[in-house]
Amino acid sequence: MPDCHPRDMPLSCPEPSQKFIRMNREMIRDRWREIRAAIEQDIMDGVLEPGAKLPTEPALAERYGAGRHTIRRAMAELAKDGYLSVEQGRGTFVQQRPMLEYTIGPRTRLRRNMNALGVSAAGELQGIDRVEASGRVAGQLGLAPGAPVFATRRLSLADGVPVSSGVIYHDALRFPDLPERRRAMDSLTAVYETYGITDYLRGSTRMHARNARAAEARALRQHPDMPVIVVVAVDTYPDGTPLSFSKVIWSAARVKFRITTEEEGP
Amino acid sequence: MPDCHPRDMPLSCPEPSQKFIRMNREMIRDRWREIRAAIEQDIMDGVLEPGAKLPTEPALAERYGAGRHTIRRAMAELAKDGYLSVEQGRGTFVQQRPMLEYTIGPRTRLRRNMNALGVSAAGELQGIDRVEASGRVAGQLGLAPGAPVFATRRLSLADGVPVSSGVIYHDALRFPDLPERRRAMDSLTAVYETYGITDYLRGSTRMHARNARAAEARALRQHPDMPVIVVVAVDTYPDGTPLSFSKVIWSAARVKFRITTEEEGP
DNA sequence: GCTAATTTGTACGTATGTATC
DNA sequence: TGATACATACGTACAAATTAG
Repeated sequence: MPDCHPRDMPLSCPEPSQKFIRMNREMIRDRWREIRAAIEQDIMDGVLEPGAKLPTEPALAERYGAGRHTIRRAMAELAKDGYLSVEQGRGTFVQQRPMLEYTIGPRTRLRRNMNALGVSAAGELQGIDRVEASGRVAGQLGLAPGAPVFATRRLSLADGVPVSSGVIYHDALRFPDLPERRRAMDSLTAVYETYGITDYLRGSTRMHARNARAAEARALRQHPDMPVIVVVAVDTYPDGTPLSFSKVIWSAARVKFRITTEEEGP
Repeated sequence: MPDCHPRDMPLSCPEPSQKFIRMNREMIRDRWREIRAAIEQDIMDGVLEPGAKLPTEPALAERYGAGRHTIRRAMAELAKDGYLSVEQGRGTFVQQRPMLEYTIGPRTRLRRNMNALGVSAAGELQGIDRVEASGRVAGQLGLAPGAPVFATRRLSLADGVPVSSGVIYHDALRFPDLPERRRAMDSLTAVYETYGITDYLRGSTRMHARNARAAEARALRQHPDMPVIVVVAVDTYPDGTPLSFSKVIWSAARVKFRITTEEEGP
């Protein structure tokens, strides 16, 4: 029988199932689900606060009267659904999940979106490379394959938490000194203005969801089993000519999308 | 050393790592990744065809010179990403993944979408309940909380494969005999026409991704660790009055979305 | 900068439960 | 009903990352 003294709070301690008590070496079915549910409940009830460190796996195993593997299974499920963040060598922590609602419409602007939600829109420029356009990129930008384009990689943060990571392509001949101007200012819309572009529209948007690749999960600081939303978009000049082509990986744990056909306020 | 005779094809058989050969009881790091990659490659190369049954776990364990748990880990990852479908008591099978591109625009029509993609749009009506509108539903439909609404549950199939499962709510007073008419015809647009509604628009669309709940995974016949896309939408009359409120769970393995602001052809 | 302790990650074995055929 | 095959569970050992000293 596991310890369950008040000193062991704040973790609740459901008894091992009746079967387990009856016969110590008997098979228990779905024990990991029970443990998962117990911990999830503690998080939901606020008994375990965001950022709190959970006991170590061996400690939890003893407390719940289960093997370490069973604990790990429960933890993995919780991490997969975004409740926990498991970090090798450090421990397991309760995750906070602020959900942003990002608006995609005729005039989609990252900064305006973030500000409207009351969060600070920081970004981390990870590099601008001058490369030859692949067939796909060239086609979307209306260029010849192999034409020079700038590929800008950027991590976007809301209140310091990573929400998306992506690449955006621009015609290198149209925007000759894009790298310098982009590094000087944090907003893409502001960069466009220096080129005399006062307005631009969202041309096409394609999106799908999948499980995160290992590198994406790392960049977004989320669990590898948490999904991401892939958004591939083309922005255009008001006349419909392609302006940029982008592929952005969004953390499914932190962003919801709202799609509008109408124009919203400034 | 594991068997790797031609008779054992079509599965490729990478050698156990050097370390493993050198010292049989030595720890091997990331063996499951190697095995996962090997099987994925076989699938990608077409060596393992869609629908094919893989050898049993013990057989694979022996073949790859690994423990059964290690095989299971590799299989779980492959299933999570949609390559395999694991069925208790039957075996493990190679999954086929036809990706539909579903268009969301001012006039979103499921049937038109499917037909445009060249797939047969079947559906399975799972029930129509007359219930009291919750606050959320009532608000979106412009009704008073507790007003009677019809909740229509439907599973949508493309070429016989489940792609979405959802509920759509209608004002029960506006559509008094909806259940009968809905059961008589497969297309919602056709039902609307019997009520004299010749046109309707997509009002708002909200979407996010998350891991599938167990029941959703079962309904969509996909792996529990494969994500789903949740689409919450309001359709309206041309004048903007709410017509329906729906929440649809889409299989992320089988559907991509394309968002347009323009009108497409009939 | 290095070492030791802590904590999670991977791997093996083995036994039993449960669904399918 | 029995055989097959996946699901869950326990135990154990060692690797790798982090942190504390």
